[in-house]
Amino acid sequence: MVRSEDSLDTIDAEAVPEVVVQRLPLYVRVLSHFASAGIEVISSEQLGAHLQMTPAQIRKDLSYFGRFGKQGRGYDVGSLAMRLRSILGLDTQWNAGLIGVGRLGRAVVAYPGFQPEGFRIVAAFDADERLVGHEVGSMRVQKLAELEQTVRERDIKIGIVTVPATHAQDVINELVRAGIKAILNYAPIAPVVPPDVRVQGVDPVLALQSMTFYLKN
Amino acid sequence: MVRSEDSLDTIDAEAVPEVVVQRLPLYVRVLSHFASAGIEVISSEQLGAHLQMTPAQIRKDLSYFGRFGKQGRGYDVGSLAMRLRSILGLDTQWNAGLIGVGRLGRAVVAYPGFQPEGFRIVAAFDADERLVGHEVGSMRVQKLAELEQTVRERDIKIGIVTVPATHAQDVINELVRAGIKAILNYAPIAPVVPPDVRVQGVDPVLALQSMTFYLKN
DNA sequence: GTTTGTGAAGGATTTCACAGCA
DNA sequence: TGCTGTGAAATCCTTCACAAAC
Repeated sequence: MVRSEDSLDTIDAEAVPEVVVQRLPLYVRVLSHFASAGIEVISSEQLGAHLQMTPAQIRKDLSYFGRFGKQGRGYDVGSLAMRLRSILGLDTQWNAGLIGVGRLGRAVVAYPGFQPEGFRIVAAFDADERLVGHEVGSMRVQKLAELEQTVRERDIKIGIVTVPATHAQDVINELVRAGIKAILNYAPIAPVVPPDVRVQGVDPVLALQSMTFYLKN
Repeated sequence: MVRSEDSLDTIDAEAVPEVVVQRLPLYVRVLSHFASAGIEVISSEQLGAHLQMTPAQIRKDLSYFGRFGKQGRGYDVGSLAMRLRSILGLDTQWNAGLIGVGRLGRAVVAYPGFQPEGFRIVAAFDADERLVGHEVGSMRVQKLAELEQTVRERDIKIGIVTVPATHAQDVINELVRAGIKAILNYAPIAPVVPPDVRVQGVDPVLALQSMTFYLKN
C-alpha cells in the first residue's frame, strides 16, 4: 500500500488489523514517556526494547497510517506522538456516561486517570430509585429512563458499565438502544452486542485466571 | 494430536497457543452462567452464540486439552466447567501480594470479586514509611524490604501492582527479584520483565483509547 | 553508517468440512 | 439425525531482508 505522508487522518478502519489499533495507544504512551524524559528522536529498535516487541512490528504497524520516520535517524518523538493521537482521535474530548453508582461505579468516577487523557464522565445513572438524585462526583445520579435523552443532549459517545453481573447485559442492551457504539464493561460477563458496537472489558479476575495456567504448568 | 480423555491435567503449556489459554477463563465463566441457569448440556453452537465466536473455534480450543464432548449431544456443562477449572489451576487458592496502598490499592483490596474465584490478597506493601503499620482490609501494611521474605512465608505466587506509574517499573523489578512469575499491573505503563514472568495489565484508559479510533473512523 | 518502509516469506490462528460416534 | 473432534485450507499476523533515504 502507498500512503502519502500528508493524508490527514483519512484512514480506512477496515484496512487496519484490529491488533494494530490496540497497540497504538501503547505507542502513544511510550512516546509520551520518552518525550517527558527529554528524548527527541527514537528508533524502532529503542521503542521495541521498551515495549518488548520487534522493531519490525513497530515499523509495520506505523506503516498502516503513514510514513512518520526518517531513514538513518528514526522518529521524532513529539510529532509521532501527536500524529498517533490524532489518528486515534485522542485530540478531542470524549464524553462518557456511567451506569451503576455502587461501590465500583463510585471508584470509577473518582479515578483520576480519565480526565488528563480526554475522557470525561458527564452523566451517571442507576436503576435503584433510592440512589437517583444523590451526588456522585459532581453529578446528580439520573434514572435509567433518561439515558437516551441525556446521551443526545450531552454528546455521550461512550458507555461505562459498573453494574453487578446480573444486570450488565440488560444495561448494555439499553446503551445499544440509546445509540452507543463503544462500551467499557467492568462487569464480569461476556456481553452480546451487535457487530457495530465495541465492548472492551476491564476484568482483573479474567486476567488472573489465564496466568494461573502458566503458574501451574 | 491425540490426547486420551483421562490424562489428568498434564498439559504441555508450550503446545497450547497463548490466545487459547486466554479464552479458557471466558468459557469457564459462561459455563458457570449456564450451570446456574439450570442448563446441563450445551453445544459449541450455543456457546458460540453467547460468546460471539464460531463453534469451530470453541471445539478447536477445547481439543488442545482433551475430548470433553459427546457427539450428537454436546458438552456436559458442569463437568466441562470443572475440567477447565482444573486445567487452569482454578481449583486451588492463589495467594497474592499487593504493592501500593493508595486510593487505587485500597479499592483493589476491597474488591469483592477476587475471593470467590480463589484469589486472596494476603499481604500489602508500600514504600511510604507513613503508611507502614496502618490497617488495610484486615492486613497490616508492610514495608517493601519485607517483600521477599513474605513471599516465601505466605506462599505468594501473584503480585498486584497499584503504585503510581512513576514507581511501577521499580516495584515490578522488586517482585521479579522476589521470585514472582505472575503480575497483575494496574499502573499505566508497559513494564519490561524477563521472558518467564507474565504481566497482565488492567488499564481502562488503554481500552478506551483503542475504541475511539473506531468511533472516529 | 544508520534506520526506515515494505514486499515477500514464514508462522500462527481461524475456519472449513467431513469422518466418526452417540 | 445431530454434534463433536480434527486434518487440511484459508486467513491473518509477524518477521525477514533489503532497497531507498538521510
